[in-house]
Amino acid sequence: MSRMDAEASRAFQLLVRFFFAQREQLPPPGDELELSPAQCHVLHLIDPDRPMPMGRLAGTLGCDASNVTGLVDRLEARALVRRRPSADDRRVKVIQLTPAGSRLRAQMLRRMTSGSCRLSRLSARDQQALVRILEALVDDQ
Amino acid sequence: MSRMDAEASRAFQLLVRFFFAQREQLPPPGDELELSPAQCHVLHLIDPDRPMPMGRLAGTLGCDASNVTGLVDRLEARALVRRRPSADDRRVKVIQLTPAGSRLRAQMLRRMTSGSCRLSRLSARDQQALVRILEALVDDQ
DNA sequence: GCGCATTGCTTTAGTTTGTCAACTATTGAG
DNA sequence: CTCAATAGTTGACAAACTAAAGCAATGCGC
Repeated sequence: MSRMDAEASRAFQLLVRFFFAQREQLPPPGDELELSPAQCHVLHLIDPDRPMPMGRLAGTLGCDASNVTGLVDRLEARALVRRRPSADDRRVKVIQLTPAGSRLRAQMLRRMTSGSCRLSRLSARDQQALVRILEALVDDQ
Repeated sequence: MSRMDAEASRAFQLLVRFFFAQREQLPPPGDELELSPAQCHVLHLIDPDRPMPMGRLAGTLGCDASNVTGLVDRLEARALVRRRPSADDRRVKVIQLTPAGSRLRAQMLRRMTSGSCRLSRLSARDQQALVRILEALVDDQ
């Protein structure tokens, strides 16, 4: 394993560990939000003023389209989200946050990234560095 | 939302997106490894020469102990892992990689962090910075 | 226009992941 | 010894996921 790969490997292990550690405190289980991790992520991905077709949702989540059907079903049953036909292509269904969904999303983001959150304990400099590096990682498609 | 929280929020969103993007190329599905994401993570957490009690596994994964029972069941059925009684405490079962498990783990790590991997496209400086910051995030626990 | 492969989503069927509650065995404190 | 706490398992169930088949809409070649 080359020098660089060792670093990448270490970074990867840390990312996974962090992700799980974060999840531990993610949806305070049996919480007022009542969102499963997967539902959190879906809500998280849909910008309130930029609805998203289901296909792109599946792509971003890296899972099967039929899975997204189920996820959206459950969110729609709770009126957090709405399926709307696309104007351009009648096969496409665009997922849009309802006002309630938008409100819950904001509440969730607030809860996960403020106060006691691990991320907020980093120095401002480190937070900026982390954002910059992650942007480079995610940016190119 | 304060200045620092905005940065933390952005970092959090990026981490989630990265995690999913990574997962997309994680267990090339229907692959020779035939490991689910969860199984990858378990394998990933057990150092070949440092077996781990199931309880600590559950803690690190941030999930219920009974869930770990199932995960280990499936891994043990494929002879990747073994339950061994602890010498100190007869209630405890220590999970140990078999040679096959150890081999598969190495193969998985190699595949996930080399070559086309997003992480290896970062500059060496950025990789080191990322590792340092993530260590700070994960460390205290 | 007509065929025909492709695309976007759903349905069905099946496995895995995850939770909770109840249970067993072991430990440790008093 | 008694009794509460701990480690793991079991059973029942919801949620998350996949693969395969299906349907409707698209759009390409002719």
